[in-house]
Amino acid sequence: MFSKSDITRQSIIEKSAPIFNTKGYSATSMNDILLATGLTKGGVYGNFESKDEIAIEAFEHSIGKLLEALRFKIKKENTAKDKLFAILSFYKNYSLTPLTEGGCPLLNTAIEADDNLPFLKIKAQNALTELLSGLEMIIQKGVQTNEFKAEIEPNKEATLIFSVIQGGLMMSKLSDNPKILNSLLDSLKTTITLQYLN
Amino acid sequence: MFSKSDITRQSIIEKSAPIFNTKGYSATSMNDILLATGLTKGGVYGNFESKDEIAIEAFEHSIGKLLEALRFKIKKENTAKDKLFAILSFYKNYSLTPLTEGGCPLLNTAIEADDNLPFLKIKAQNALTELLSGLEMIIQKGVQTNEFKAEIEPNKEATLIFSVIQGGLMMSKLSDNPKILNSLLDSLKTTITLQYLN
DNA sequence: GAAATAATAAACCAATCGGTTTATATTTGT
DNA sequence: ACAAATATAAACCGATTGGTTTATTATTTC
Repeated sequence: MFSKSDITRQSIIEKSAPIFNTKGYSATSMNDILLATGLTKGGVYGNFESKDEIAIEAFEHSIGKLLEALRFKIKKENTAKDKLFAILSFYKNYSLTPLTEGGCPLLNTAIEADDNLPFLKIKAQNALTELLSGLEMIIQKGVQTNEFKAEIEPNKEATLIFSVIQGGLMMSKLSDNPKILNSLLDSLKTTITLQYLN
Repeated sequence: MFSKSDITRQSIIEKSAPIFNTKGYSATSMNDILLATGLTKGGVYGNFESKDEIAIEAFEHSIGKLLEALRFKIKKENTAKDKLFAILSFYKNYSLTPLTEGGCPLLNTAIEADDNLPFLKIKAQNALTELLSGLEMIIQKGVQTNEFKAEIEPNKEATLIFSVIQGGLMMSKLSDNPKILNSLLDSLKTTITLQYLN
């Protein structure tokens, strides 16, 4: 069973995750977290030893939700092409309706943490590795089963697809224009159909 | 001529730009700026009315340097293909040796500002528009002069190229691995050669 | 139902935040 | 050389920062 402290701890994580993802680590104060959770400092510091620990757990929570949702969509498809299309459809309108308020937690955390916050940077590195290797394995399997052309290089294509998604997310969010990302996703679909498929 | 205050003002901008670009707006304190400039608060607040104003000018300075360097490289080339290649070569190893310490100021500012800092967001929006329309015009001209295929859609391709660059920058910086971006730039070169050229 | 454990509120801490003020130097134009 | 304008250092402001402590109240566990 979940103890009371488990529930409190989980509630703090869930309620602070969208704040960290929206305002960033530096701009999020403990007071923001107190307001969101309705707790006082004792309540929070009884369950976490520092703001850093909350930020780490909040990031893992947001990334976990994203990975889970992606895996759920991928699992339902059978061909490599359909799995890739499921990933692209996952990101459709993501700039408008992200899983966690504030956009893509990987992108947000990567940019904020890369120079200054090593304890968050390492978590973002792991998440990127996981996402990229997942993509790569789908493409690799597509090549192995002759669904995709033999010349396709899984690692290269996985990196390319993910860079387009992340760059597109940044541009759509900045411009308040979901069409930028959606149009890029369509372009990727065309590329997969015309250049990957045997 | 430049008055003393012009010089002081410019020095504050130049010395704070890499700090804002590395630590971000929220994590940069006035004290950081005082240390970097060697001035005291009176010296800074005599030339700027707020931290926000310094951040805006610092961003414009960093973006201005980037745009100028890009235009300088583009201007030297004559064909659309060579101009695009010049842009790609500009970004080679950018994750290691950016023009302004901390990486790409557009990417950094876009991610930090999009939800919380409207006064910086609008500056980043303008910079993105300028970069994208510059790219688009090069491709458009390539199509008009029959250097590129007629089916090429300049806006679509400009968006695609830029998303790959920005997404690749994020991944290279996060992974401490310049090869990710460099390999993506090579892929873009191949795409341009094989799919754009007539 | 009593003892042990966990959760809580609220006062408190030193340090730092962005920003102001004042009084003194230093340039500047004439 | 002198007056006006500018630049500067440093003390100071209230508010907020992340974090601690203490005393009280709930909740488990046996």
